[in-house]
Amino acid sequence: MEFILTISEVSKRAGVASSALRFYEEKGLIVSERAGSGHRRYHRSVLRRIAFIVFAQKIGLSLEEIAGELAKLPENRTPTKKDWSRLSSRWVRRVEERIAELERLKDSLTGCIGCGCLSLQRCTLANPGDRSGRKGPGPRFWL
Amino acid sequence: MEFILTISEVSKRAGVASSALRFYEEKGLIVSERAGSGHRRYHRSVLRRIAFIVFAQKIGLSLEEIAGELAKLPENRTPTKKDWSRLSSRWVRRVEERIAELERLKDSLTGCIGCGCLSLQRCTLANPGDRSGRKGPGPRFWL
DNA sequence: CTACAAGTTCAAGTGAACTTGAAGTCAACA
DNA sequence: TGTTGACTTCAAGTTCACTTGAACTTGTAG
Repeated sequence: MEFILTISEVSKRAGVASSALRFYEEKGLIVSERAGSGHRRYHRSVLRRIAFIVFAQKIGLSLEEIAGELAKLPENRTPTKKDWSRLSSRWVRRVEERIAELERLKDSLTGCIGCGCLSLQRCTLANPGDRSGRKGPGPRFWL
Repeated sequence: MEFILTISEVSKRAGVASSALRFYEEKGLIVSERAGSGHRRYHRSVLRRIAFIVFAQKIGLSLEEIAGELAKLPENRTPTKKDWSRLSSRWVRRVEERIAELERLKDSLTGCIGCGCLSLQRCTLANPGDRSGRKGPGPRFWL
């Protein structure tokens, strides 16, 4: 395999900052080799990998989850179209679930709130247990 | 108006931690009066307000946006059912947009990636300009 | 009167996903 | 020779939405 792309080339083509690329590498999402100078050199396949990372983020996956998904790809060979399809079909299900949740929220916006019943202890949609019993910081919304 | 609820009562009924309530107040999302002791006392209407905040978060709005929306409610009187409905109908549109975006992402997962064309410079779905030209930290995903 | 729970403020910590800045290396060009 | 420009590492900063902890005061029960 030839590792020929510099970090700035990958950055431009993928539309992702160099700092983000180093960060992804640190997190084990992508790999690089080093030129004699110590500079990073990337294989072309990294572009598709990054495309998938960006995509998965839009869908709402965390980098940790994405790392887990990418780890399922074969290590000893460049992934085929079929490998990528397998991944993407798993993600389609997640998107569908997310859409379904939004539909439910939408319905309760028009129905539940519109009719005036919106009170947290009665409306299961607004408070389905997950919010009350959550720990740690931040919202991590619609898990 | 009678401000009679203590912070722990509101916390229990709304399913939101006391610390979060103080935080919301600091951000101007809710209001309270003080008892002689210096303790917070809330009006009952705060419960509906919090319900809306929780809801809006699930939909994906930031607290800043929510503050902006809530500011549109009348100040000198307790909001009516109609006031809340007006807000919620605006949010329905946002949910619909978000759903539409997810549908697009889903389609490109099955189509674009499945067919093998996923390359960031060609596929407008994966890189519609917003990602390339972004500043500051974090993803703020699916704006 | 003494516990103890529940409230207060204010500063600092958390996690995710990066970015920014400092300080240094290396190759190429005038 | 010097000076850009692209690269390196490492530490620290940023945003959001809170939480946690320290130190202190108040209200209630026995």
